[in-house]
Amino acid sequence: MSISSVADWAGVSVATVSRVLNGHANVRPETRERVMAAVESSGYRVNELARNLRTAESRLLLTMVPNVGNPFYAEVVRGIDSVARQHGYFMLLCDTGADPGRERSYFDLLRRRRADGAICLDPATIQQALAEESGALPWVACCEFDQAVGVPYVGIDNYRAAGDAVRHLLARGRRRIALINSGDGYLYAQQRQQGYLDALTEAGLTPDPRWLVNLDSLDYAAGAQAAAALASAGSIDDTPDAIFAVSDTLAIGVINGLRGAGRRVPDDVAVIGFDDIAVAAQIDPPLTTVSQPMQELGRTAARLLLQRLANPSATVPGVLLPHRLVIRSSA
Amino acid sequence: MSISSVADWAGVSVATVSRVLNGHANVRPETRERVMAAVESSGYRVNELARNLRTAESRLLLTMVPNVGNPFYAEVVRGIDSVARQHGYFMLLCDTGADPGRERSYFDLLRRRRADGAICLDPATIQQALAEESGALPWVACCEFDQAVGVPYVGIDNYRAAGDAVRHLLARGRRRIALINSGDGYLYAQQRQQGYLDALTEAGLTPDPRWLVNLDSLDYAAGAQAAAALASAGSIDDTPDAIFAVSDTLAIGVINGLRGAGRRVPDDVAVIGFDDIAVAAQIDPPLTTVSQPMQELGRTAARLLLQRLANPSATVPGVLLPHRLVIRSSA
DNA sequence: GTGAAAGCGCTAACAG
DNA sequence: CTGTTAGCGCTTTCAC
Repeated sequence: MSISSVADWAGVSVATVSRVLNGHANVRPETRERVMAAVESSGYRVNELARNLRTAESRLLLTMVPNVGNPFYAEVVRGIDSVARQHGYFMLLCDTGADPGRERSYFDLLRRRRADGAICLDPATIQQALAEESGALPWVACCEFDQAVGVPYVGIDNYRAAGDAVRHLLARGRRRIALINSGDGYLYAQQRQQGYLDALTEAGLTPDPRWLVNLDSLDYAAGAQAAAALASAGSIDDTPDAIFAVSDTLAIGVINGLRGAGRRVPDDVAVIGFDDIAVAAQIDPPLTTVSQPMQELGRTAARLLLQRLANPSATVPGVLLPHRLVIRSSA
Repeated sequence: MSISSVADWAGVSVATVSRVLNGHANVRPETRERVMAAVESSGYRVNELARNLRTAESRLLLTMVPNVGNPFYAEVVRGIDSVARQHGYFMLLCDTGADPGRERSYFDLLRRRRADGAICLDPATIQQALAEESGALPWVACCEFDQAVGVPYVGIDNYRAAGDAVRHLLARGRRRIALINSGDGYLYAQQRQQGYLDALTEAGLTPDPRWLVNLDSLDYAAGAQAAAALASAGSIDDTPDAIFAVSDTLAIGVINGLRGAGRRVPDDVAVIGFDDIAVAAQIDPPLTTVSQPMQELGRTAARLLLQRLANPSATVPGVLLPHRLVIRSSA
């Protein structure tokens, strides 16, 4: 049941069927109706494999994400999906586990014409490699980005956001502020760390290296463990009186770990997170955090990519979306 | 840069290039090497659009999910992705919002040959409609399924699982057990509700209709609201002393709502959830819940679908995976 | 306003 | 072991 059977059925040529299917002008209303009737009654559907070969586009957007299981990424993905759909594109979702090998093989989908463009949320270290080999392949960076890579991006000002978090803690009278970070590969992690460091020194404080922990993980459990370690490293006033975690998942784990160590939040130690995932408002105590516009981050990334696809030569800007400090009870 | 340029470059025919690209036998090692060299140096990549048209398969699996933002679904999706990848397939992810219209238009991707098969996690009501119009289209149901639909499925025994939850509450001496459910469209919700009802009556209790609430949502906030309403409907011993929520997200909201209403968990009211999402172990008190093998659910669904694709005539079984009561502190 | 025909880039008979 | 060739089903000039 191909386009030619429909053509036969309607007593027209395949060209005409194609025209009405694609809503072209220059088809007599009468003919159009005849074709439509044939389409209806035959239950015909275009074979988009064929159409795509012919038009040389897949109408698929590739999304490469370290872990959809992380609520932050899941929301971003939803944002991408929503605007892709709106524009007649679908989303190929690839969970890379931030693994360079997997990442590269996924990215190859672009070269194989299985996707028209890609959105990458993976570590900047990987993105740099991608950019080198990618030639002019259409892709954009989302959330994690390196301005120097020269690829369109959307994200937030991680440096300032981290500074805002730390300054809030400072304003609340905290002085022994720890940072629980997610590790090196991510530029956002480095930027937040720098924001933390600078905010501290600007306040006349000397960052204590014992209180700067890098985890290489965003898991709840990792946060809990790290917090327990921090708390058990000394007496209550020789250990941090505040912890800034670079993600809400970590922060929630931190609160749990602190509880296990017998520390009260925020009385003994204040905790501030990052992202503002849905569950952050539900826990006890409700989490103070730096909110990112997760869905909008995804939507913008998709828009940038679509823009790039529509006009490959135009220079697409990098865009920074606003973050916002959401003060609840944990800090 | 097509296969024919590579052929020219290597001084062979396109057929030969195709053979080495697809790892066919019957190619002299020497020729093979010559071709490989040409491929390397030209940076050639197959156009899978063309290959797919020719072989009449897209090697894409469509996943239709009500909401990837829900941690439960996100984990299932990861499971699907992992086995799809393992078998050379990629995943088209569609967030349907459980909307029948969107769902149907996504499902049409199968007919348009953009996906080889589909995995549906949407409400059974939608699945029934799908099954009627779907003819012999290859798809499987995952988590949410109706045995009567005659489509391969994977899930758990929701009726028994709910019963197990309620019996646990009963064993802990609770008698005024409320159910917070997610609403009608989902068969799993009905099954869990029936399991709840039957477990109660088997214990000689009469279910109190005031304590059976249907939410039509899995949001944290919805759970919180429902719990607050339940708690404020009367004095402490005229309101539930236990709440069974059909999802951890709801349960976490419930705990929050209860706290807001001045009720202690589990002292005043025990709370039990469903799914065992990662955050369930982190909150205060740690959530007692019915664990589902989320990733394995997704992996199995993908395997069933792949099986169906490999052998369309074989009858693929429905499979029920084990659930497990995870007792923590909330109940 | 409509049709004929040429491909898109690939795979798979079929020959040799 | 390798080459020739016929499509896969569609869109799109180019004629009429």
